Amino acid sequence: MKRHKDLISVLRANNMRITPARRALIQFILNNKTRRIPLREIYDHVGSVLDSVDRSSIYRNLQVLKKMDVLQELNLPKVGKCFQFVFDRKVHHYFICKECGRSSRGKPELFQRIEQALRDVHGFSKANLSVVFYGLCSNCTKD
Amino acid sequence: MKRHKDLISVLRANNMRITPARRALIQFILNNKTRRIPLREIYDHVGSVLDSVDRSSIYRNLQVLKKMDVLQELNLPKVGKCFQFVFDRKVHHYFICKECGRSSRGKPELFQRIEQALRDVHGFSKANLSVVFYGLCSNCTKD
DNA sequence: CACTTTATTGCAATATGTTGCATTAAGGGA
DNA sequence: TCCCTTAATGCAACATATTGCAATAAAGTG
Repeated sequence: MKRHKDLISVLRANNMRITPARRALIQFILNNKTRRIPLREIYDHVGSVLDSVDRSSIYRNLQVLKKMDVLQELNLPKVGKCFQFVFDRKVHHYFICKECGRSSRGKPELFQRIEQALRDVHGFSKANLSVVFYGLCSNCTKD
Repeated sequence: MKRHKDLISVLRANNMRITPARRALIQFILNNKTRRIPLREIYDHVGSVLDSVDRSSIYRNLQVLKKMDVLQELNLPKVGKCFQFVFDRKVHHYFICKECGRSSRGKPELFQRIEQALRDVHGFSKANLSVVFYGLCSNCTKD
């Protein structure tokens, strides 16, 4: 799922309605697919496109999209709460530096190894899993 | 580090002072070592032991202990924000169910495998790393 | 198009979390 | 024990997030 249209029909399928506020939100998220978008930006933007969507509606819609696994929520130490579009509703996994808050994606190979370990050790095979590593990045590691 | 005394001396070593509020907080956390304590409980308790410690002080102290890797912060879906005492300031890793919010610890073996994969794939060897898995527990997996 | 159902919104009240600043008191030194 | 430095507190203002409820409007039906 990469396109607006697709996302809309998923919403429809789940008996959800396409309101202007929701459309604007989806638009903005898809325009920023590749970024972790700070929450602040989201409601600044959505609140300004239409002449003011209430804060509560924005929050509610973010929760909805999160529950649908369209968005992943990340709490980056310095930046604060962010949302990341999840391509094809597949897994994302991140390294987040506790110190500076920078985040980076793990290599696919890492995730394969982790999945394997999860299967072996815990018999856990559910797809749609997100993994977040909190540690120190190489910059912030002071010995 | 398992005892009050030890924790106190770590604070001292970091040029931090032992105030009544801080003492009460540490006491409470150590009395609940084995649990993930909901934030709510923490400030209800600490706020009542002494006749009222300000909200802001409690938050600030929690942040301090988190930065020292004495506490790990977890955001459990239903329960909300929790804090977990980190034995010996070593890693904790969790499975958190997106649906029901229940969480459980991973087996040590899993973590060893993950550490190994991190070394192999990313050359990432920093200790004191926490790993959080978000997925669906077996109860909430509906096919 | 008019009508009905009910998901979604806006609003207001409330809960939760953060920050700046003047004041207090912990803890080390004389 | 008194004094000094400055970490930590309380307070107030503010920012961020959640919730209940009445009003609105999306979308299916005749």
